[in-house]
This record gives sequence, structure tokens and C-alpha cells, in this order.
Amino acid sequence: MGLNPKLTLEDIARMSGVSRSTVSRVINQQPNVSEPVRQRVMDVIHQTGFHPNLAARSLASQRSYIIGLVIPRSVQNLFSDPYIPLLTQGIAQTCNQNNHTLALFLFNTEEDEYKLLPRIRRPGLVDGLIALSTHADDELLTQLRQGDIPYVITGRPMNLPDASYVDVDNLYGAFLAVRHLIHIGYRHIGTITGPLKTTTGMDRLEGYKKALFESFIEYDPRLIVEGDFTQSGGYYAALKILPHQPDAIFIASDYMVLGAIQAFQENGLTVPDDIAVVGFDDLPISSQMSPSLTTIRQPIRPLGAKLVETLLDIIDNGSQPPRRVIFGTELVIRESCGAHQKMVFQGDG
Amino acid sequence: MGLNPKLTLEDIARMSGVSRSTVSRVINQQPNVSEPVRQRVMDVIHQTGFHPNLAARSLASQRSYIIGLVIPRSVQNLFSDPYIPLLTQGIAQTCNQNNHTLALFLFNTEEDEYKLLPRIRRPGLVDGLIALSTHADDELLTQLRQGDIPYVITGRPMNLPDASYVDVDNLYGAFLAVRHLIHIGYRHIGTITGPLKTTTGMDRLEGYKKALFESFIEYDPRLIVEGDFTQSGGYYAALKILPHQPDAIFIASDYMVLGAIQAFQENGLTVPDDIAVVGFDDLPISSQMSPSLTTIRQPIRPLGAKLVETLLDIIDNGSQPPRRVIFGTELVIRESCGAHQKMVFQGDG
DNA sequence: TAAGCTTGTGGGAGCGCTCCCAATTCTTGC
DNA sequence: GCAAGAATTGGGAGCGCTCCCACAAGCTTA
Repeated sequence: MGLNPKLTLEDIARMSGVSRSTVSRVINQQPNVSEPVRQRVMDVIHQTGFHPNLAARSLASQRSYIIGLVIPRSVQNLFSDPYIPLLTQGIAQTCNQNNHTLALFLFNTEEDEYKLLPRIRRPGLVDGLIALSTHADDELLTQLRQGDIPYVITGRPMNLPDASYVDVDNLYGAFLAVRHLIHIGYRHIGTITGPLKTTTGMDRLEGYKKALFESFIEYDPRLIVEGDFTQSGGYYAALKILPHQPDAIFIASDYMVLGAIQAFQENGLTVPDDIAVVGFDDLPISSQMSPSLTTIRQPIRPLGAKLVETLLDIIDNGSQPPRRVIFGTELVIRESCGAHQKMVFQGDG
Repeated sequence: MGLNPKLTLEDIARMSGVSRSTVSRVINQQPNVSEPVRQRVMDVIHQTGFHPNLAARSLASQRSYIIGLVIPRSVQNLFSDPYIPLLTQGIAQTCNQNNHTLALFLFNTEEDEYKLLPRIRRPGLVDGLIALSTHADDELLTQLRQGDIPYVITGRPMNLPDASYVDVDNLYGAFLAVRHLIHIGYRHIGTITGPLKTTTGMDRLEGYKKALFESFIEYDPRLIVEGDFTQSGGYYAALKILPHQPDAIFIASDYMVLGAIQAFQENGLTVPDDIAVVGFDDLPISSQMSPSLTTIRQPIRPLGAKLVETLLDIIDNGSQPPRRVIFGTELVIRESCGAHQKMVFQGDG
């Protein structure tokens, strides 16, 4: 198993008494190699610990087997939200399973946008890109579209009519959350939204409105406060909404809930007795916190997996027609909504 | 600025009336190119939007300009701790600044350890690796040592005598934290440690002990509870320590503080009135939570930057002698230690 | 038994760079 | 005005693969 330093295909070929081409066929699991030859070559490969040189393979095959994950500057502050690491995990894992390498491109400064993007688009670096969707006016996505690199986007993008994306059903998820609160008996329901420049933020707000509308509850604009998916954003949004005395609140991300609950506590309010809360995401902490959080579960890791699979499909088969995958969401009832205390009612369609 | 698809050095050479070699020299900013020629070539490059093919460059130069970040399975659960994303940011940013690409290798399953590592070590993929240090018996690091790939480790590793690493002064940081608590007047000081299989966990415990020793305070083993750097680990460790009624507690990571504070609240204890808390890390949330957290600040992003710089140094100049960089830490006094209420004393050396 | 398949194998060409050395041009000193 | 040297420039070789085509066997089929 020793790693002889500079072994090449040619070396392995010589050592196993065949040609370079045959060794290549064995390594790439191509057909048209007889079983005894395949065995012999495999033995030599294992004995020598040989691995083909990736740069050479990339050059010859015009594929690098590298997938890039692009995290725009506008979601940088969100990097502390467990959502992104979780998604990254799903993506990384699926890359590994498909024998691809994951390259991470974080845009920190505005300068990066000019410097990094051309670098990413260099030929011979990545086969394709996964981009986190951002607000409408993000330069990044429009630049992507102009390039010739295959890409998918997490979350429905705003102004890219024929982009491929993977998303969750934000509208219906939010709808489930708010309908649940209504079923329990709350009527003065507020919401802390995501950034309303993003489709995610907008869709979840739509779901909120739809649930109220369906139950003929007039909605009070003062009970709708825009957040930004950060913890401190949740905190300040909560402070802003409290004077209008909601009896329940739908918060568009679990991470914002953390900040909001702190605001409630400082104002002497207990969850769920004084104010009921339903979140969105179902992060690992959400079940551990106290009170445990009623929330909308979205399948974050599977989403990451699907992103990779979709991208590989596009790389192999072209970007047309655009792929669109929407994952379902699920209401997870725990303590923070007060369902258990307030009434017998439990399940939800 | 249009991206003509398949431009090569040769094309640029023809278009600017020079040879391939000269274009290469211009692109790589090598000397021995006359100013007018350089100008002419640069103009053509800008007009055409040409970027050299990275796979070809890697093959010819035997450098990929890719750096791998290896996150072992044993720190996977920590991915929700903002520490790792923050570190990753520092690393990514510095990679960009040095025109390197960051590849992310997350080990999710045990299987990955066997499958992924050989892939990482393939020639032509990465120039070097940054590995998060883990507990002593982690297979990963010893495997790294056997390889021929340059690497650095975050945090002093346990059984790698001549590995290069970048770390913070955990011992002195913890010492500062506990000495501060002693200065304020606390005497029954507990600690929730990190995993004691890691040097980080051990060093911070040593610092705790050293501060007590220096003040002739006998330490009570029941006040030392091992945590695991996770939020829920902090919660359970706190529950375990509370019966022994510490008046102050040093918690070895801010993220564990989050869990611990929840345990305190459930037991009706207020911070800092009933129990004083000092953390470690100084995460972004630490200043925002309520009460704001007194903690030991470690320079996470600079640490990431130094990791990259050290690795590049090793790649260029060889791994001997091993590089060792230790960053200093700093006590940040806020509300959770009760210093402001309890006494006039403020500063701390 | 010859002609036509199918299956297995080998080697040339080429992917697009870098690096080295040879060739050319420009300086400079005496 | 010319040799010696420095500064430029060009082109060949090669990095280690993949891909294509040619060729060698073995196997049908008439």
C-alpha cells in the first residue's frame, strides 16, 4: 500500500504487461476488458496504491469532477445560521458519493465579486456551480446566466426565467404553520418574515396571508414585521411587533426564533402561555430548546443532495429544459405553539 | 468582454503577434517581457476575456492551486457551532486573496474515511491540506502524516511530534477567564470543559486549574464536568454541575454557554446574579445575547488566514522545520460575569 | 473455408499549459 | 566598429491522462 510517488498509467501498464489504454479502461470501469486482464491490473493498482493524476484526466477529458458551491456576499452573515452548514453537509456528502470534489467559494467583500467570479469561470476548474439564491438585484446570478457553466440555484430565483432550481414549498409550509395556530384558537397572529427581497421571504409571507384569508381573518399590517433571517434580526423584529400584542406569531426561520424568544423573555412573556410561536426549518436545536419549538420541517440535507444530482444531470444532459424540484414540508408540533395545553386538537392535514 | 469558448494561449499568441511562451510569461507576470509587448498581449487578453485553462496549468506545473479543508467526522456535529463556519470564512477569504481555490472535504460517515481520503490524496488534486484537529485516536491525522501532501492542523495535535499547526493560547485564555472570576470575588468556581480527549479541552482545563492554584483555591472535582462543545452538551453538563452550587462557572466554549444558560433558567437561576458565567471564543452572538457574555476572545478569522499562509509556506519551502503559531487571547468583560455589579474592579492584565 | 461479426488490445494524437534552451535582438565598453 | 554580454523572444518537449482508430483474435454463419 505504499504510495510510490510518481506512478503513471504507463508504469502500471508495464508492470501488469498490458497497454496504457487497457489500464485506463480498467480504472474507468469501461467494458471490453477480459476478466483475467482486469484482475491482473487491479492487483497491480492495489499493490502500488496507484491513483491517476486528476489534472491530467481533467485536461484530457475536459471534466474536472469539481463542483463549486457559491455563497454570495448577501448571505454571508447568515453563515452562522445552522441552515447553511446543514445544506453544505448535504451537498458535500452527495458530491463524495458521486466522486466529485466540492469547491467552496465564499464572497466576503465586494471586491470578490469582481475578482472571484472570473476565476470561478475559468475553464478547467469546475464542471458546474451550485449557487445560493439571493435577493433579486444580486449581480452574481445574472452574471452566472451569462456564463457557459452549468448551474443550479437553491431556492426559486427572482429574475431568471429559465434557471434550474431546487426549493421547498415555502408557501404551503407557512400556510400549514399559520393554519395550525388558527386551529388551536389564536386569532391575533403576527409574523416575522424573511427579507422581502427574496422569494423565500415573500412566499412564506404569502402562506401566512393565505391561511388568514382562508379563515376569514382580517390581517393587521402592524403584525407583519420584516426580518432578515438573523438572530438579532429576529430580536428586533419581535420588539417591534410586541406592542401590538399578538397572541401567536409565525417566525419565518428557527434561527430568528432564538432572537425573538429572547425579546419575549426580556418583556416578561412566556412561550407559549403568553405568546405562541411556530418557526420554520426544524433545525437540530429546535427540538432541544425549551420550550421545544413547533416548526415547519424542511428536508435540508435531501435538498443539498438533490442540488448535486440535478447539477450532475445538467452537466451530462444539458441545461434545457430547466429542472425544477420542489420539496414538501411538514408541520412538527411541539411545545411552543401551546397546542397540547390549549385544546384536544392535535393532528394537522 | 465576450467569453469566446475555446481560446488557448496559442490563439492569444497569434492574435497579438507573439509566441505562446511570451503570452505565458505575460500572464504569469514573469520578467523579461518588453513593455510594449506586454501591453499588446494584455490588450488582447482583456478584449477576448481569455483565461488560461487550469487543468492544463496544473498538469504542466504540477500545482493545482487548490487547498483542501478537511473536517473529520468527529467534529461534524460541531458544524452548527458558529466557530467552524467562522474559521472557514477566514480560510476561504485568504485562499481567494492568494489565488487559490478552497476544496471542502466533510467526512460524514465512517465509510468516507476509507473512500474519501485516498481520493483527497490523489496527485493533481490539492496542493496541501488544512485539517481540523480532533481527538488523539483519530485515524485521519495519522493517515495524513503518512502521505506526502503538505498539511497544517488547526489546534495542537496530540500525537504528531513534527506536524505544523496554528493554535490559540488556550491555557492562558482559560487562566485569564478564571482569574477574572476570582478577582471579582467568586470562590466556588466550576467549569464545563471541552472534550478531554482533545488538546483544546485539556489546555482550557489546565488554565482553569492554574488560576485556582495561583490563588490557593482548592479545586473541587465535582465542579469540573466534561462537555463536548455542543449546545446540548452544555445543557446537560450544567444540569450535572448545578447540584454542587457553584457561584461562578467557566464554560469552555460560547456555544456550550447557550445550552448551559437554558439549564440555569429552567432551574430558576439568573445570570449573573445567581451564577456568573465566563465563556470562550467570543462568537458574534456573545455580545448580543442577554446578558451579554463575558468571554475569552480568540481571533478566529486571523487564525484561518494564518492557516492558509502557513500551508502555502510549507508548500513552497518544505515542511521542515515544523511551523508553530500560537495566537494570543483576550478577556472581554461584559455582563455575564457580574463584574460591573459586584465590585469596582474592572481591568484585568 | 472464406467472409463477416464481435470482443479485446495497443498506440498515436492531442488536451493546453510550463519549462528549458536555443536563437535573436539590443546594449554596452573599449 | 565589433566582441561580449544582457535582455527578449520562439519553439520543442513533456506533464499524464482520454479518445479514437487500427488491428488481432475468437466466433458465427453460409
